[in-house]
Amino acid sequence: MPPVPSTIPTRRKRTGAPRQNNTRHILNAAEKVFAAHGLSGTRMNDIAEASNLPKANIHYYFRTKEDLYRATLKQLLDDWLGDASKWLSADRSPQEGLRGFIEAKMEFSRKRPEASRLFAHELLSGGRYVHDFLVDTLRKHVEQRTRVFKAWHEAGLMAKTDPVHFLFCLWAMTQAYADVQVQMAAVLGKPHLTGRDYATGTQTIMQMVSSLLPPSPPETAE
Amino acid sequence: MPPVPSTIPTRRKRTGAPRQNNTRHILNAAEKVFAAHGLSGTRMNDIAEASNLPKANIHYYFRTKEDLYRATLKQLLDDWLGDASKWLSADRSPQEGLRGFIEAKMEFSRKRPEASRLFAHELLSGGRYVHDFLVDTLRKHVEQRTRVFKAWHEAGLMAKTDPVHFLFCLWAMTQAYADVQVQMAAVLGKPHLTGRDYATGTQTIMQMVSSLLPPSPPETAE
DNA sequence: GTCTATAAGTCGATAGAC
DNA sequence: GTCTATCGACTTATAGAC
Repeated sequence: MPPVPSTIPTRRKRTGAPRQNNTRHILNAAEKVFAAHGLSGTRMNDIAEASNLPKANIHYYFRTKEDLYRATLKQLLDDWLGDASKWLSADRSPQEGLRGFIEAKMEFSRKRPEASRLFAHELLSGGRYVHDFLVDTLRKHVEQRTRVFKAWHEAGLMAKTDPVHFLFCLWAMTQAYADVQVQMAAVLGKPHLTGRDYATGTQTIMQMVSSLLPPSPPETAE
Repeated sequence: MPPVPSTIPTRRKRTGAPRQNNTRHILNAAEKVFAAHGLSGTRMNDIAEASNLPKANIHYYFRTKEDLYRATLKQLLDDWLGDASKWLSADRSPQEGLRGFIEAKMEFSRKRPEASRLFAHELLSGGRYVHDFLVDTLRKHVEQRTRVFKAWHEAGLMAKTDPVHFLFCLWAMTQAYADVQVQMAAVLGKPHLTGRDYATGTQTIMQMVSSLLPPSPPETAE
């Protein structure tokens, strides 16, 4: 219960509908623009145009460009981790878990390429703004996945491999389908990747991962 | 022989020793700075400081920032292709060829991380400045590697896989060791990657690739 | 909360002395 | 060829009317 339920509209925190709507709009637009040009390469004007608001309004909701950048990154990092802990879990089989994980990561690259690219941009620039996320959240996350891989290995369900570098490889392959999309499309001679390209990519990655799994009967044997 | 071996110093093209020295210095410095911040995020001042020259001198050798950016990219693209055609060649075995290729790519990530990152930065930003390279040079390069993979497959030396996406995966994994180095180091709890980390990475990637190779006797069986 | 107009500062590029 | 000093365009951020 709020301490003073008087007739005065609760003003303790600014949570009006227009505010929520606008900040959401701005953050989405900012993700796109920051993804393409990074922090220093982005102009507040571009974000203003992308969100159909006057530049001053952006500054009203986010005091500085850096504040907006931090907020944009923040909303992205949770999504980036996604369902990893759901799929890479010891109560699943490696086949099921790895397939689910790879498909989820490919889905993220397809549906939120800008989020992936913004994270990549930040890492390329030194990762100063995600340092805490990397050494706290992400490191613990990797430790937990590591335990799952080791459990699989000890149960004889998966070949022995360096679990951390294995995860690095999975990240690298799946994120490439967002980050260097333009390179892939150019090589394939297309304006952009299609659903089939993502499917073939998923298939190819699964094939590489399968080297660590024990030989299994064909999935849909007759 | 020059057409006019007179006493006048040949001035047809500007090729003096100081010029060659300075341009080389500037290009090296520019690679580092552009790699971290991209074209729009880089200040000519930073390049000037990184190359220990007054800003005006940079403009003397490269008229505009964009000219310098193009020149920096140009010197990089050849190196990026590297020895690929030497290793991924039909007169090698897949084992030997893939190992050599992966080791060469990892070596590049280790020795020239800035080159890799600058290319990544450019692709993230849309790849406008490497468009011709992508659709001409790189596309032909991929077609040739594709033929090698197919030859290996038809000779029964390698499992059937999509050759282009397979190459995408190899690029992604090896370049990650340059591009997201900062993420890897943070997860591993180190200030930077060591030689052993690159070795473990190479090993892990080889392990994943081996799923496509026929079961072979242990490399150094007794 | 919204938006125009502008202040304050930064950056690419060049003039011009040496 | 080298380098200082500076111009002019652009960009972040804010003041202040509505």
